[in-house]
Amino acid sequence: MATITDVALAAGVSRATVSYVLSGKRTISEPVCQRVREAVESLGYTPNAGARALATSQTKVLALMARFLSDEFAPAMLEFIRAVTDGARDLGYDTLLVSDEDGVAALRRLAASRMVDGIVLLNVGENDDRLPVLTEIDQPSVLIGSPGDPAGLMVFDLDFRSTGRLMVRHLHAFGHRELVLVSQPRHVVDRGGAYVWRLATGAKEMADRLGVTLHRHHAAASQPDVGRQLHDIFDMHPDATGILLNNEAAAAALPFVLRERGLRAPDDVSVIGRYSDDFARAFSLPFTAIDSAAGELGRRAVAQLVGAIEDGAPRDAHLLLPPVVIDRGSVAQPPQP
Amino acid sequence: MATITDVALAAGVSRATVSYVLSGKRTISEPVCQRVREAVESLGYTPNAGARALATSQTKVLALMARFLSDEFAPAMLEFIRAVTDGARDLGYDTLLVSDEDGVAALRRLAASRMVDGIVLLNVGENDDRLPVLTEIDQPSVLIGSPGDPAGLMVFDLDFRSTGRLMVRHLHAFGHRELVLVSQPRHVVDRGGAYVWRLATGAKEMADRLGVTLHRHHAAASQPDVGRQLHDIFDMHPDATGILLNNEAAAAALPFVLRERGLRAPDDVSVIGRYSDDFARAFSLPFTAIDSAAGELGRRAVAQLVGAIEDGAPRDAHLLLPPVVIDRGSVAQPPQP
DNA sequence: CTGAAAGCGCTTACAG
DNA sequence: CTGAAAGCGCTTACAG
Repeated sequence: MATITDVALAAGVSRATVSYVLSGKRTISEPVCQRVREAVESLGYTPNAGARALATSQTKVLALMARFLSDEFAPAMLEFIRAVTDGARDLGYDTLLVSDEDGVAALRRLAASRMVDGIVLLNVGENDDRLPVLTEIDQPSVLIGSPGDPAGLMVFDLDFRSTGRLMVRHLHAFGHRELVLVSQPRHVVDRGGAYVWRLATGAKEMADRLGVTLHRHHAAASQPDVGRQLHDIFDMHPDATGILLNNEAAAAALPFVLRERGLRAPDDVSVIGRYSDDFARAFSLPFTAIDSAAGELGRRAVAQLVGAIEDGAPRDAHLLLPPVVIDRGSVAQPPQP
Repeated sequence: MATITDVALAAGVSRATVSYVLSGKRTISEPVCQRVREAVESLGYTPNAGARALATSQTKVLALMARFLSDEFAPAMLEFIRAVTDGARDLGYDTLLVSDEDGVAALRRLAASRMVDGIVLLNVGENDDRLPVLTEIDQPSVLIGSPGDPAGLMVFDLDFRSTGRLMVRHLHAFGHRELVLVSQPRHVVDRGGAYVWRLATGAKEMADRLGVTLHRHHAAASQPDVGRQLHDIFDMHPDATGILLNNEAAAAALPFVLRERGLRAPDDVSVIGRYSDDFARAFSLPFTAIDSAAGELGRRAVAQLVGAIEDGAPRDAHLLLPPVVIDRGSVAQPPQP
């Protein structure tokens, strides 16, 4: 492998000059530039990343700390991973994907060994045990998902409370007065999945304000349980005319359940969900939904992180992305009694 | 951040001694060991990865080159990613996730900059343009998926030809004599997805050998097209009693289609699929299937790669994992006419 | 059993 | 406009 010394020798200049030609941090005369570039080209020279990192204290690598939770939905997860890696690459960074069981130890290890310039935390929970570590380390970090106390942290998340409000308002506007919300299973909340109760809280707020009856339920994160539970929920609330979904498995199961009950959306029941557009496409879910916006959240989080790394951008940023309804026609006026 | 010099000073020894205590490459007297360890502990010392890489020419990082294809099934993809990162971590390596559009350029960049010790290629196609690059670079690499010409490469894949044979043999053993194979869409084949025709070829071979009629079809990779096509296929072959699935979207859609036609598996029709166990679980697919074995393939590929990195294990290895049927009870004797 | 020193391949003040 | 040299933080022959 060619080193900078090889290039310098070939071009008849010093190593410093080669370095400056490559970085552009100094004006170099055109003929010298030319010779250096040719040497670089013919030797196929690429700077050694380790040496550069040692000299500059910059690795140009970001860590993406993911948690593979068995009840986390794979398509959503992959969308975030993809958004982060693509976003990073566009800004000149590579991404180290870390999924250690022990997130705290992994965080310490990466930070102390200076393998990365910054860290993206995925699946952040209400009382995430990784958060205290973030203040101990030198590298800036950004969270995707909302912790209970976001003070001093850079947080990017969908505004789940507004999402809940918007879902209810949307159905109310079409004339619905009795609704059901189907959330992720309770243990997701217990684990720190604050988005579940945030959305539920927002929905309840708006329901109270508008005088709408809202029944809140949790359902399983996989078949066949979720299907059975959906049937139970329908049985329990025969007068409800609208369904809010904050549970991907329920969204995937609902078309089955509707068919089994001989119901159609939106003729018999209106449906509005909250899940990713990719997910909707893959399963062709026919429901109006609020997009999880993994792509935008991932990219914006990375942009903020890189800003913090490169020009010490404010480390206290909070983006709660406003919800946007993607209309797939599953919401209409309730059937006339 | 503490450096090795800080530790040496605190322990009253040379930097070399600290290094040897940590690496264990030299016998150090117990008292000295003790002092060094205490200093390491109290200073929270972790070696600088860049400096170590520069000194040893080892980064302890693997690259995972993934391709995010729009028609690739996310759950399967994530399983491979997870298997590779977990497998790597268990062997002391971190994983750089790379998904550049231009895989060839990315490969060259990573190799030349010495950011990684080895490379895992995912989604390898029949005539993958990244393969020629592998011979130019210094780092060993391993493929998951089968290229047309595997000579001199380390390849790990499910034995799709045997899989096709096994599926037919399995159904034949239960008495089925007319079968339908539903494969991934044709453009997956065109793109180099050799596993599609490998499975189809194996199935045809066995069908011919056993005197079984086999109808081969391609179907779309998403709803609602795939559902419609399944109906068409049923209409086309009213006497077929068994279905082979090599298409995840078709597997996910089949329960709908069966219900719509008033059919049940295995009473009316026997079904055997090929997809990952995780996928089956998430969607509670009730079909007997051959597991994609992403977990095992990923881990074994990484183990082989690390072997090649660390003790120059043979660079010419080929693992075609034999298919295993996971019985979920969707195959039985055909209905009596 | 331990240390002084060279070297890994870069970048960047410092000097001209 | 360019170069000689120091330094980044490690590891590892070499020497004792």
